[in-house]
Amino acid sequence: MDQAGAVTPTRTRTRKSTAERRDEIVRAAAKTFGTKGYQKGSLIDIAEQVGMTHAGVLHHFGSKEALLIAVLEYRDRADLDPFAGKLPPAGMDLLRHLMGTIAANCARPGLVKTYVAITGESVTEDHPARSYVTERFAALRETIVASLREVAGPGISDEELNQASTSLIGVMDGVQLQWLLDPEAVDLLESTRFAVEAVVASVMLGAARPTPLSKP
Amino acid sequence: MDQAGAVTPTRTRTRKSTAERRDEIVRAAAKTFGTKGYQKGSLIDIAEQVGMTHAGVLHHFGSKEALLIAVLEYRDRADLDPFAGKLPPAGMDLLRHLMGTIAANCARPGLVKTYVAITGESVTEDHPARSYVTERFAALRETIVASLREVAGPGISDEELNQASTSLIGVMDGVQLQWLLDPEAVDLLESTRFAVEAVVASVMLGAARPTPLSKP
DNA sequence: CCTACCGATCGGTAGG
DNA sequence: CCTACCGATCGGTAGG
Repeated sequence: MDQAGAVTPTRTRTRKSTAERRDEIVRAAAKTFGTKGYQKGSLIDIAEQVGMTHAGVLHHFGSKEALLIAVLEYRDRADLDPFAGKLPPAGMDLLRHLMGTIAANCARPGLVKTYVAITGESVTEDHPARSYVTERFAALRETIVASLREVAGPGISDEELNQASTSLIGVMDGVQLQWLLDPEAVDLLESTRFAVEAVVASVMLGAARPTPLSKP
Repeated sequence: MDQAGAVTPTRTRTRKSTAERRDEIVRAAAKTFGTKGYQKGSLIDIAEQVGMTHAGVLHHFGSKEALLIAVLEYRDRADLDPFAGKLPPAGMDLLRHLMGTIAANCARPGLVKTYVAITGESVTEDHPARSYVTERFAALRETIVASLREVAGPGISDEELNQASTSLIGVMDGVQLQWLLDPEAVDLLESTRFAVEAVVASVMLGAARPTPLSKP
């Protein structure tokens, strides 16, 4: 028997469903992988955040690698993803949407960190996220090419649109990196906007983009 | 005594100096850190490449962290660095120089991988390369701002030049990342050039850059 | 979902 | 520059 005055804890004994548990774990994993990276982020660290042992985490996901994949899929559902499940906006709306995503990202460095850390690590040998990240980049490039086509001036080739698309994604990622390292020195939104607008303007002008740096 | 016909190996018994040994180790470390990342790249892996044990490597560098710093400093001396010790070119020459670096990088994915892997990892907590990478970005931004000032049109603010500079560095890094993951789908040189030329053109046009995406 | 444990890897040190 | 070793960490499994 308990002490006389001791009341049963107010904890509303809500049995958490497996789905809820998995969700908690994925969020904790996203945080840990973003903070320490995938290699260094341990299951023990993740488990502690949700109040269980690392064996408990493995019960839910089978392996650390499977948990990483779950984090990536979660990210695609979450709003860090520029398209968050919806159909990608076309034409100029797409570019506006991308800038909206960047604007939102300013307020959630944690999510950005998860994305940047995993993406950066994915270039290493046999990294479990490698094909995932590679395919996501390829899909993103295609989507943006299609949208640029709609706003492009005459005479710009598919090849050039693909280059423009690659460069747009590159700016977004590269500026995020600098911003994470030094948020006070880097204006994430405006720096990204500068290049995005310049590139889009160049695409709209059409084929003969200004060539301040002529080829050798 | 050796076998009759056996000649003393032609190996010219050149005693390697400590400096030479350190150099070999640094190169091996750059390769390993680029291929596996810093966390996963082990001293044992590095030691094997130069024919010694990991204790031998530690004899030369004291710690894994010190070896990483040596790799970063080596990178600054090597030609992956856009400025490679020389005084940075001013004005339009700088931009040309940056494109030249990118062009050279097309032929040395190994070095680029080392750079991208370490840079990407550096956003994680307490990463030994973090302050190094952060300071390098800050210095690079300053240099590019100064060069842009020389070619800038009238009425463009320092703030905007800093944004342009940030975005230029961002494109270079972001496109390198996509290229490493999928070299066949990404034209490193031309994709980078697309944005660099667009941004430089925008800077030259001066303050009122084209605003296809008006602010809300 | 836990306890208990295994096998493996790793960075670093001692001591030569 | 090596041998030998330590302490620590980690992912995963067994068995409940």
